[in-house]
Amino acid sequence: MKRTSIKDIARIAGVSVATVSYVLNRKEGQRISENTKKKIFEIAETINYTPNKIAKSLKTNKSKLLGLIVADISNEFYSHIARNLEDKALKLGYTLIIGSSDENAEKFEKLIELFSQQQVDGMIVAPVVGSEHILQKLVDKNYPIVTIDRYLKDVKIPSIIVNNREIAESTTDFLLKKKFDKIIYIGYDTKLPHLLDRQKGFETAISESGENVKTQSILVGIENITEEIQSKLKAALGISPTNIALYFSSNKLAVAGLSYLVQNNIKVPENISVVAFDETEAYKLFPSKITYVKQPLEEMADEAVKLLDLQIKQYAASAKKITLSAELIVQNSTK
Amino acid sequence: MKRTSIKDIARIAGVSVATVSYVLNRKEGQRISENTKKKIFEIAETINYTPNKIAKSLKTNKSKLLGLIVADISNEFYSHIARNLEDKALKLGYTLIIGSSDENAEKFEKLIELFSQQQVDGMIVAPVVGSEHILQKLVDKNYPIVTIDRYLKDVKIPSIIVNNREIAESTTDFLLKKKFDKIIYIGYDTKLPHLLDRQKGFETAISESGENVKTQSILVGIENITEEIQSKLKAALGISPTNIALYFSSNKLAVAGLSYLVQNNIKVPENISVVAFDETEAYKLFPSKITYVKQPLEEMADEAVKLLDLQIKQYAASAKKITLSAELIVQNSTK
DNA sequence: CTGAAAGCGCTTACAG
DNA sequence: CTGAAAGCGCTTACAG
Repeated sequence: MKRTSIKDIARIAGVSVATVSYVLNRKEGQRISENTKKKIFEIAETINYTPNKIAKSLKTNKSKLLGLIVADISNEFYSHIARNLEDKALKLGYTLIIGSSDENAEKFEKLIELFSQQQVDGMIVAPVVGSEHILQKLVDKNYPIVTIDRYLKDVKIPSIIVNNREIAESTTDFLLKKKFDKIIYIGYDTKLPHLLDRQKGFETAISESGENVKTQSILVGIENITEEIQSKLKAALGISPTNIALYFSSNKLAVAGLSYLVQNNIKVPENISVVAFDETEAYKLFPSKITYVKQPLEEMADEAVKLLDLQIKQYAASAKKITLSAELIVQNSTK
Repeated sequence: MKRTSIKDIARIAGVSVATVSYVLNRKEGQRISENTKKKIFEIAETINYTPNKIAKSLKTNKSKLLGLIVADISNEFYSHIARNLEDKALKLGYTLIIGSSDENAEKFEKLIELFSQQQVDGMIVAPVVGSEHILQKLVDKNYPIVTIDRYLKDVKIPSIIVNNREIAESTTDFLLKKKFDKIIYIGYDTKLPHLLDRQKGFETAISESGENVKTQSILVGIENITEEIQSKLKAALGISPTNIALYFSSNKLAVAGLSYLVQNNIKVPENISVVAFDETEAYKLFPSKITYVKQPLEEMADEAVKLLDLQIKQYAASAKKITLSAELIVQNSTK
């Protein structure tokens, strides 16, 4: 499987490799006769020439590779992010290499190292708890990097996020108006700032409302979401809940919780009302249409790649935080 | 952001780059004094040396990159495949670069070209209709390649698939035993062999059973699955269907169809029974537990990477087809 | 035990 | 209009 090279073309055409390179890359600086141009293109075609980007990368110091690190590519949220990023990256001539961190700082660091060894031109990452140190090192080296969906408190990295706190607040306000006896927030027991923002938004809205509504927070780890949610919901809801609202702060949590409701025949919105962060295909199989917070994934991907591309071209990190607006899509899972 | 190189280490240590290379790569062939070894490792550490795999690739002709082409990475089935492949590839020292073809032969070809320019050591692909030609070219060049989930009729490529036809047959037999008035197969209007196998399995089981059961096939395009399924199901089922079984031949089809049932309050399994190919998180939100065909994704990924790795190391394609067994998980969506 | 040197496949400033 | 040459950061057979 010997691949053909520029040298082969040069030899056959009887010109230098420099000439071949100029022609194939359509460099305008130097004029080359139409004749040799044509000859070179023809030869390239017939000997089935494929340019070796590795060699080009070595010379130009640009790999046209972008690293993407998400928590788990099999998670619907991230696979959709990845898909949007892929499309956008391709348009700018980049190819994506992808890794999953599993919320594990060591694995995250391994991936960062691997990707930088592969000489990716830049990285788009969803940082995990404990990744501050390694990311700070990249920032110090001026490595083009952008965080997406998440951000870190103490590291200045350009970030693409949504207005988590505000949308959580307004979603909670939306619930407050409906005068539930109790509103339960279901979130993660985590230190990830963007998730804490959602929680703070909830709490702020409650306390600022002056309403005397009962509230509860159910926080779960990332290990056994389904089991943990089911048992905690069971304890919180009892046999026949009424006039209660559930606020799930991610689609994974929502699927676990809604699954509990379905299994226990708790009617939405008759017995209980539900809002959730993020979409999922799964909502389609739920008896009522779920009211949810829609994140602008395509726009996020657009901004992320654009911002990264800018950094790559100018080697100038900006620590700019781009906050996009999520939107509450009101359907009929709330009374 | 000038990165440090082996040359820097050599200069500081006062040795040759050859020595540095030997030490860093732990080559046993030549013995190097413990002293210089230690010195080299220390210097590498302090100047924050990251090996440039691009340079290594150019020299060794191995990129340690694997290309993965799926129909759509945001499709749950493929994102799970990708995740399993990622884990397995990482263990063997490979990194995955991923692309989505959208069932489009041109896009598929573009990705193949892109990936081969990036010098991937091999590719794992879910071939689309019309990709025979381009894949044949790769095979002719002895390019290490493996298809997963799918295969092509006229191209000899090592493939990892499941026993689509057999499992479809036995699933249909399972339905036949239950004496439905009518069994409806919902599949794709496609030329993809692995999907046709599922359909053939269904048809074979029906005709060989000798049962006088009514059957129907609903075949949809990939454009507007949801709308198409909903309207065709409506026509097929009427107002109050009874004693009918639905056989969905993919999870996407199942979600679309089950969504219709939920919306129209058609009870499963009371009014209608359901079996489906593939799993999805979405089943968790359906009122009954769906009986489905489980594909051994992890095993598929394992075999795919193993087979590809073998080809890469031996440059010997085998055209071997590995067929793994899918399994019918019987739950309570059938009467 | 260690180094000089060639070379992987490109790009590009320079010279003519 | 075109070519000779250096060099990107590595690896590795060879020589000593």
